[in-house]
Amino acid sequence: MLKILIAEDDNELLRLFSLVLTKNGYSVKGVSNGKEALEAIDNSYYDLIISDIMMPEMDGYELVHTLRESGNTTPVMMITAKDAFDDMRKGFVSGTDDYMVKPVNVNEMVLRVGALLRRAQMINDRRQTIGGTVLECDSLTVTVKGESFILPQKEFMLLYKMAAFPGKIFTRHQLMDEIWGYDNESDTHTVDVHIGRLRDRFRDNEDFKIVTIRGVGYKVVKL
Amino acid sequence: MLKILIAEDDNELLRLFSLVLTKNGYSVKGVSNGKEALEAIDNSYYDLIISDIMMPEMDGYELVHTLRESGNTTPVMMITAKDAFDDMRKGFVSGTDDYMVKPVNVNEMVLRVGALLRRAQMINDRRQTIGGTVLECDSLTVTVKGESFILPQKEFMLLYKMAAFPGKIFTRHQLMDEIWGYDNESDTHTVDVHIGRLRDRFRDNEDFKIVTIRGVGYKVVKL
DNA sequence: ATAGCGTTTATAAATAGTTTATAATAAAGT
DNA sequence: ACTTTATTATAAACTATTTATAAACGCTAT
Repeated sequence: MLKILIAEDDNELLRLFSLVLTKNGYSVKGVSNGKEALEAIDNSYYDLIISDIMMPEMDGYELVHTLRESGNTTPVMMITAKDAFDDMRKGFVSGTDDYMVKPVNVNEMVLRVGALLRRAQMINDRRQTIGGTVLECDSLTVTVKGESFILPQKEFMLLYKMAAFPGKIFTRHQLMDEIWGYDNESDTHTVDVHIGRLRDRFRDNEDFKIVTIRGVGYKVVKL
Repeated sequence: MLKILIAEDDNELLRLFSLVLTKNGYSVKGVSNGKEALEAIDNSYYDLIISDIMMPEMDGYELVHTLRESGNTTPVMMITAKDAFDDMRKGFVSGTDDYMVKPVNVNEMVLRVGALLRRAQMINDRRQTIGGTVLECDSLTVTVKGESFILPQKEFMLLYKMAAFPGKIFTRHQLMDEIWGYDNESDTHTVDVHIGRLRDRFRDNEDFKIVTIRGVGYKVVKL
């Protein structure tokens, strides 16, 4: 589940935003100023940050600036009371990714959050379709033409990861890092073996195939 | 220089946007509907697309949808006349990254374009274009007129290196040092062989050719 | 125990890269 | 203009690297 951090000193608003985003399937944590936001980020990982500009202790500009300074690239959406161009400029310059003016239309916010997360190359959905093939993350289930079957975890994750970005090439290391974890010691060759098994399973599938890019890695292409 | 494609049927607006973005250091190409946009994208690479929604021939939704369908992940900013939530929803759902309502504040546009590109650059691959030929470094892929194919690493690197500075002459030793590494023991003659193979592959290419400077080395020249 | 999954190992096949040999070409000298 | 010489092009043989496939192994949970 994708985690969103909201920094907003107005309790009413914080409650509203949290409610809406939670309803849309995000896990939300709220704090009331920049300092607390930084602490929260230090202690945990967030996929996106929504921050008011004007806050006590540390304002939104400073928060984003500090984050970017330290190499953090988490997408940030700024929210402000004033519809002043200069505020917006300052926001974007300090590294903000999107900007909304109060009163905020929460439906628009949900859409913009979705777009930002998508762009950040995260998977929005626990489910992925490629052509007529449906991959269901929670149950590791693949459905093709009404027929469902379950894949072993590693195989499923491999396919899921690559199918999320058809055409994009993944190196063995990228795949290992993302699915096995950064500290994994296993031979990257085990990726090859799993790819082989996937190919075997989906030999007759008409929706996609796995292509090897020699010297680079693999990709899934739609047919 | 970052390249932006604008699809907008209102000539006045197209001129305005082009002017502003050009002034801000972008290379801009304008087209007047979705069909033309797709053609432009087939023939060259763009870092960002700005598209009106309502256009003759093919509208903005269809354009984005077609792009995403084919695996293209170029960031897209949508522009619309109406401030209707449903339009926006439709836009975001079809894969848009940002959304602005007319009348567009061009300064805001520049900021939003900057933010989108910043985020996209983190994700997108290193590329090089020479005429209509696109070289994609991370996948060793060359795309000409919509046709893509993969080159062997050494060949790709050779071409990529030389195409980065059209007209500049590279000696065999320079190329060897940069691509093979300073300590490489191989005969410089192997460069010749690779050049030969590249010439073979790109015999029909109309964008560039590889010229030999007798006694010195090789260079890529645009046609 | 045994069935399923993930990993490793071994070997075969495919592709890439290098070297060698020979032919073609351009420049310089006669 | 012809020959010589140096340089580059092309083809083919050879070597090295990468990937595919099969099979064996070990772990874990029934």
